[in-house]
Amino acid sequence: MSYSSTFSLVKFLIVPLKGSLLITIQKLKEPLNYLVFLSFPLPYLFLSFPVFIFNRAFFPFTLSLPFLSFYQGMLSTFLTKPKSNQRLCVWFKHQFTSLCNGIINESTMITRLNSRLHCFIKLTGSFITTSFLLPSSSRLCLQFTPHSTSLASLLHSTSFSNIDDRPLLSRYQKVTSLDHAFNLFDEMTQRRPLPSVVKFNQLLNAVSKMKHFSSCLYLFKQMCLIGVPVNEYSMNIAIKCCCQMSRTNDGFALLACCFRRAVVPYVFTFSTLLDGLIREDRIIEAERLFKKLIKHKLCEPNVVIYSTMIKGLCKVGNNDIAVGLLRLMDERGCKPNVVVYSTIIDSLCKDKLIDDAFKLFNEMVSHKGILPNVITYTSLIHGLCNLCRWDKVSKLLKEMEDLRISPSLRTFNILVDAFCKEGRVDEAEAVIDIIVERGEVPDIVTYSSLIDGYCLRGEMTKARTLFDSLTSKGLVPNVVTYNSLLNGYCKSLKIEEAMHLFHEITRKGLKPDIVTYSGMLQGLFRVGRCGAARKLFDEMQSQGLIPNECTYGIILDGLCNNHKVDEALSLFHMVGDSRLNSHIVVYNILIEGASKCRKLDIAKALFHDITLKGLQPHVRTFNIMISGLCREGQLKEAKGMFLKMGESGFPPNNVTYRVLLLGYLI
DNA sequence: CATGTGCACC
Repeated sequence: MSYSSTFSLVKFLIVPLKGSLLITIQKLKEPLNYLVFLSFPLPYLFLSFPVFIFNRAFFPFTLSLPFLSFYQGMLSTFLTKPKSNQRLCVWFKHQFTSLCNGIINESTMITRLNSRLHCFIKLTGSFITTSFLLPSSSRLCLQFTPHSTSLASLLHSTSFSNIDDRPLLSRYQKVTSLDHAFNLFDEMTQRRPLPSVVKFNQLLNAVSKMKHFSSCLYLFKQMCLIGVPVNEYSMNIAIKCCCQMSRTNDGFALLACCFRRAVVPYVFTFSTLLDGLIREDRIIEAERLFKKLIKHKLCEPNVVIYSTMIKGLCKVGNNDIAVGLLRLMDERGCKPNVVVYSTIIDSLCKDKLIDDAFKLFNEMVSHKGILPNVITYTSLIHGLCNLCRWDKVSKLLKEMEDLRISPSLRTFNILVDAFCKEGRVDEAEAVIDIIVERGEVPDIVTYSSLIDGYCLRGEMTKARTLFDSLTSKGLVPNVVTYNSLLNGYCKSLKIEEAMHLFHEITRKGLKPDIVTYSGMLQGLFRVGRCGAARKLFDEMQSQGLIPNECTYGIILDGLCNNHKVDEALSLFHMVGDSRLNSHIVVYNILIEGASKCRKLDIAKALFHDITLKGLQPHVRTFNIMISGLCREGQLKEAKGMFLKMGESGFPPNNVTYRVLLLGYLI
């Protein structure tokens, strides 16, 4: 029987068994040897599903390993958790010894355990209810099956020695390369007795800090295989690796693995998983998990859980709810700290709500007495830079100096970038000098911004020279660096150079991203090479890149400017009601394109569509319309549009007046 | 031995 059909059999069995907590089914014939089942009595709160299916086919061992490891896990829980029931522990040990010595058989063991297990399952089982686990997790459950277990390693796990660990401790800290880590791991696994799990965890952590996530998971799996009694720390590192690889589902699968090994997940585990969901923009699930944690008291939410959830809310633009949660955590006796405040402050700054950000900042400092750190200040400075409020920026920098908070390279990079975007390259260079004076080393981000700055001013020679000098500085250009230079070439219509650079990206082992393609497309359209643009667009999609709003805008704009308004319009109609068409910029482009081609009726129809779609015309939309009407000599209508602006709450700006004036003059 | 906050390209 295949795994999937086993699974459907299990599904079939769920219904009649709903309501029981743990059921071991022994009556089933081969190939289902054991079926351990968790289902929950509250159908509307929990999904019921089998947690583990132990099919002998997956366990090429004569012993009934799944149960053995299950016992082992429980035993280690009883042994290591001081609060666990001592009598239960003694009883369990007794039963287990009887089993090992052949005094009782497994069925008897299971029967005897059954009643006792309930309390244990209650203890560890409820978290499984988060309903994320199966079926995608089943793959990993099996992959990570912790066979552990010869009896020897079980005995070993209870009699650890730390004597030999000391030399290892000093060595793990020096782990600098993956090779090094693997060698050390091999050496550790040769030792008898095995080094303690702590040493293994330290190694795991070193590997995960080097961002070698899959290697880290591999080592974790090896640990399970050779019988290292992995604990909640090991699990957490492994789960974090999954999450960092955007494989949070696999992280949840490891949670199932936790249960298997009687490792009780706790607040660290949950915050890691919550963060994983948020990383993947799975905010609804993140909220669901967060609520469950609190509702079912799966863990006592600490400041990290709250701040993670707040980050998630901010990420999807729910600043208000984020602030609400900030208030709530405070009410519930969990004191917000600088991280929580900084998270929200940063989000407000990104949304250009700088006044709200400062309000919160003042609340934090004055009312709560929480000291801001370099990150808080960097967020504020970034927000101010985006609004070109330079006076306030220097005020904050002064404030930092007074508080002896030293700006970091990131802080400087923001300043460099802001100056470059303003075309103030000299000042950006001055900031770089300061970085160097302070003994820090500008990184690829710093120089990418500077290249961008040169490009913006059309100083392509300078940009190129800087780009070429990066290697001698020991820096490797990344896609962003390439994008800056490529954009520069495109903007100055040096399309051959841009194309050359574009091909170089792949040659250097990098992958052009959506920005690269968008920039390149824009360049091709600007020099009128619509056919080449079309080809590139197809290539982009074959690379699995999905056009975003910006790409879409570039294409529409490109088509319109190349007198292909009809093509632009048919693309627009093809896209239909998608999110891409729900932005006013799209209408601005098309209306402008249509009216420039003297298709004013189409422009008028599009303008009419805007309100029908529930969108709001922008000042620019009005200006484009007025300009189009004037061009056709429909001055009366243009004037009507002008009057309409005031009514709709979009007061005319200087462009409006210029356009209207021009219309009347010509 | 573990978890949460800030930067770069259209």
